[in-house]
Amino acid sequence: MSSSRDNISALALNRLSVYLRCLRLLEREGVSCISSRDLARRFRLSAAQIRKDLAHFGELGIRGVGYRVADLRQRLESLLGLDHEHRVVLVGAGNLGSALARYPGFQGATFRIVAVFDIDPERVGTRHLGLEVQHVRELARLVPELRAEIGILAVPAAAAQDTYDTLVDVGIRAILNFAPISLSTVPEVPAKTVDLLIFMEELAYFLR
Amino acid sequence: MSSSRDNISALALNRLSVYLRCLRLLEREGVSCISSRDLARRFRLSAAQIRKDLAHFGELGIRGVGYRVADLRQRLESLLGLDHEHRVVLVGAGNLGSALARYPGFQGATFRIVAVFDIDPERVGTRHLGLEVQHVRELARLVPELRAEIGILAVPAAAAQDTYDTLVDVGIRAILNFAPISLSTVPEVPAKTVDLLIFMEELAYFLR
DNA sequence: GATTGTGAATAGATTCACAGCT
DNA sequence: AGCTGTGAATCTATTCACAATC
Repeated sequence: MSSSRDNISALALNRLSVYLRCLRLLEREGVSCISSRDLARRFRLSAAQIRKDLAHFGELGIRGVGYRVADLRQRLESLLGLDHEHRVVLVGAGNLGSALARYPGFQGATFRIVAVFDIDPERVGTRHLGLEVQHVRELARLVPELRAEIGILAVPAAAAQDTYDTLVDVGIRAILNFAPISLSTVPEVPAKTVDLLIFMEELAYFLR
Repeated sequence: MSSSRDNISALALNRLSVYLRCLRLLEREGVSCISSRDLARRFRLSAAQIRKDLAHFGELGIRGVGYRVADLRQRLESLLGLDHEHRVVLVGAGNLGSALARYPGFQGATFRIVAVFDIDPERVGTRHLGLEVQHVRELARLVPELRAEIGILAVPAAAAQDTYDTLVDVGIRAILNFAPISLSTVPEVPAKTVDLLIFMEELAYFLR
């Protein structure tokens, strides 16, 4: 038993996201209660790990019975901060940026892209899903106005650090970075770097 | 000291990719030799970890001196299987798929998208970077013909498992999956699932 | 003298196994 | 009886610290 303020590893946190997906699926299927054993079997997870991960946030299950699917789903959403909308700004309206704008995950209720920015005058003013691309100089005005919390960096590697710094200055509180560069960050504004080529290179290793 | 056949963790493997990038950058800057300490300082890495990771593949450095940048870069490329072209097929020509086709990392010499497939007749025949979208039923003919080794899944979650199974049947040897689902895989064809929403959810946790 | 490569020490994550509830 | 929650045991990863080498 421990409070939700505890340090939790990124690994465990990501598993909670996975559990949440499983629960949503079960809920749609009409399953109202499930044991860690059945959950593990169904989704190829580890029963002991499910229990440990969940127990970290208190007693979320019922001994002798299992976990109430709807309750646990709701509880996880709340613990993960997914029970309300997060407003996202996307910086970089190139190929990757414009694909991310259309990514189905950003059409849901949880993450909503509220503005798209680019530095290239050719792109400023074009539209992506009803959003007109703004010049990055508008960040300082629009981020507070739109109450955006999360930034997505889809800019070239050379521009990523400067853009991170700008986003910190204008009040963004967390950043997802697609540029293949390790950012120098301040602790109050964590950045998660996702480098697609590294995933490809991991696969290539298994082909030798 | 150990052979390149050893088990290496995905974590360590991903770090080798990072080191490789650092080395390429240093090489462009004209640095010919660097110590683990300087490499760590420059790119915010751990010197001991760099040494341990590299030592796993033999004695790649020179005691008292450091690592020869060009040599090590070349050695890592070879160890990771990045010293020759890998032919990639992309399945799913929707938003994410078409963005991936244009991703700068796939314009380089290492990974080359040689065909794009979709099941939707409306998309078949359209063009993405000089490649005409093929119907998925052509996979069985084209994968061997094009000698493709790697598949990228950019299909809806509901179609991902079937598509994985098809790719295995037609001879693909490793798969990068963007569908938010954990695939049931055979050991000969590893799949790496990349779920962008999980990254967003990780960030959301830090905003509570 | 400097730096690698590496065994030993530490830290972190996962699994086991069972006490404690329902 | 059945299943969770959890301390102990195991496994994995990282860091330390120094002998070996250049």
